[in-house]
Parts: sequence; structure tokens; C-alpha cells
Amino acid sequence: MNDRISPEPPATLAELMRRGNVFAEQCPSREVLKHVTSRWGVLLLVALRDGTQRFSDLRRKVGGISEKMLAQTLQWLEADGFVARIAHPVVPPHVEYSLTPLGEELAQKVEALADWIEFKLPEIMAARASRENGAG
Amino acid sequence: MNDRISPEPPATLAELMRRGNVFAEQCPSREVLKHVTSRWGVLLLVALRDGTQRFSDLRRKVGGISEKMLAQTLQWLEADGFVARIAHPVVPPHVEYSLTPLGEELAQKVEALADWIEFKLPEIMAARASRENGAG
DNA sequence: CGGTATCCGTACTGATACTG
DNA sequence: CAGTATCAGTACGGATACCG
Repeated sequence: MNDRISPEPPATLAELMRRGNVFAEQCPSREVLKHVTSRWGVLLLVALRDGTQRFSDLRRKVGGISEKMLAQTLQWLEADGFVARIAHPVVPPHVEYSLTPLGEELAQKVEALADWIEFKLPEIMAARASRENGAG
Repeated sequence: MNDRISPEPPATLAELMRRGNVFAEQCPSREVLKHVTSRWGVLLLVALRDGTQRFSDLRRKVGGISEKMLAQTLQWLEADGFVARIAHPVVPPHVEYSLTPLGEELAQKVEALADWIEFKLPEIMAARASRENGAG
């Protein structure tokens, strides 16, 4: 269980899996990946690409998200260094969220993945249909 | 509620969000994205990039996954057209799983995302550390 | 406005046992 | 070997109420 002292500078996920680590439970990447691929993480990252926005802006834009999950997901992303939070000390409170450069990089990749699925949806749905028709 | 009859040929996730759809709940993409980004979906897609493998091979390689979730996740990915399943009619049963061309494309993108996180982990951890030191 | 704390239902997860 | 069925624990997610 002393994976932490392994000498190699790892690298790819496939590498880790080949070592039998599976991208080990202990690995912080698992945590980050979880935040990013969480139900609202994906949507929030994409939403933030529009630029700096307030808490309520995001709540409206993402639509369907509860305050709890919005706050929590933003905190995860902030802790991971993907989101910057600026609270203006006024009443009523004014808080702005934006992507950090690191977050912008990530958001692009996430959006690319989501867009790929959008784009390939016809093929995906066709696969489903063909299976139902007896091809499975 | 009649989003389905909207004329435009949609496109990007950001587009959908801008329309207030958020990548609507009704949208099948949500379902697919859920399968792909699920706890085991990511790992399985990457694992399958090594080539055709049997059920038990995958179980061993992914390590930590239960038979139930392995079967279920494989079924999701198969239904979405990302995974091909071939059952040889012998005893004991011999079933092989592999990526379809579509699945291979997807797996590449997923792995790229995971690898990016692996690669940027130092920056991410640094972000966490700096926040704990009072920068937050 | 921008959160936090609490309660609660659900849905995902895993261990076990069983079947073909 | 490759699943399926069942059951129980957990963790996620949402609604509500309350605080700064």
C-alpha cells in the first residue's frame, strides 16, 4: 500500500492500469476526475466558458441545479484550481466566478467530449435501434 | 416543452445551454454522457483500448469493480454502440469484449481527458495547497 | 444575494447467492 | 466462465429553513 513511494513519474491512465493500480483509489486524480465528470461539473465548466458570472447567473443558466449542488460543485472546482471566486464585500453580497487558465484548458476538453457525443448521437442512437431490431 | 420540434440542427453543448435547454434532461446525450463518465465507464473504455478481452480479464484489469457493475457498465456501453460483445457458444462460456470504431474514438477522448488530469495533477495539488495556506 | 445546515428519498454500489 | 437476482449500505442529490 506504499504506492506513494513508487519511483516512476507515472503518466498515463493506461499505464497506471497496466500496473494493476487501476488508477488507484488513493490517487488524487480519481477525486479530480470525479469532480469534473460529476453531474453538474461538466455543465458548470462549460457554462463558465462564457466568462465571469455571478452565483445566481450560473444557477439560472444551468437550470435544474439546486443551490446546494451549485455551491458544492463550485467549491470542488475552486479547490482543484479550475475556478476563481471573487467576493465583493458589499451588501447585498456580490460574488463572481470565472475559469482560471487551468480551468479554461480543462473546460475545453470537457466540452469537446460532450460535443463529440452530441455530434455522434445519430450513430449512437442508430446502434441502439439496430440492437433492438434483432442485431443483438 | 416542445424543444423537440425546434428547427435548428443544434450542435454544441454551449449552444444548447445558451438556449436555456441546459443540455436538456430529455436529451439522450445526457444519458450517454452519464454512461461514459460513470465511475467505471471511464476505466472500462480505457481498459478496452488494449484490445479484445474477456469478462474476467476486464474484471481483473479494472480491479475493484464488482461483477454486477462490470456487467451493467458493459451493457450500457454496448447499447450505446461503443463496445462489441461476442459470445462463443461453448462450455464453459467464452465471451469477448472489444471497442467498436466509434468506441475507440470515444475512448481516446476520454483517456485524453484523464491523462490531462494526471499530467496537471501537480498544478492542481498546488492550487489546493495554496488555498489552505491562506490564499483562499 | 450568496451561501450553510438539516432532513430525507432515491439511486447507485457492492457482497452474496444462484443459474446456464 | 459469465452472468442474473436479491438485499443492504452508502452517498449523492434535492427541498426546506436559516444565517451573514
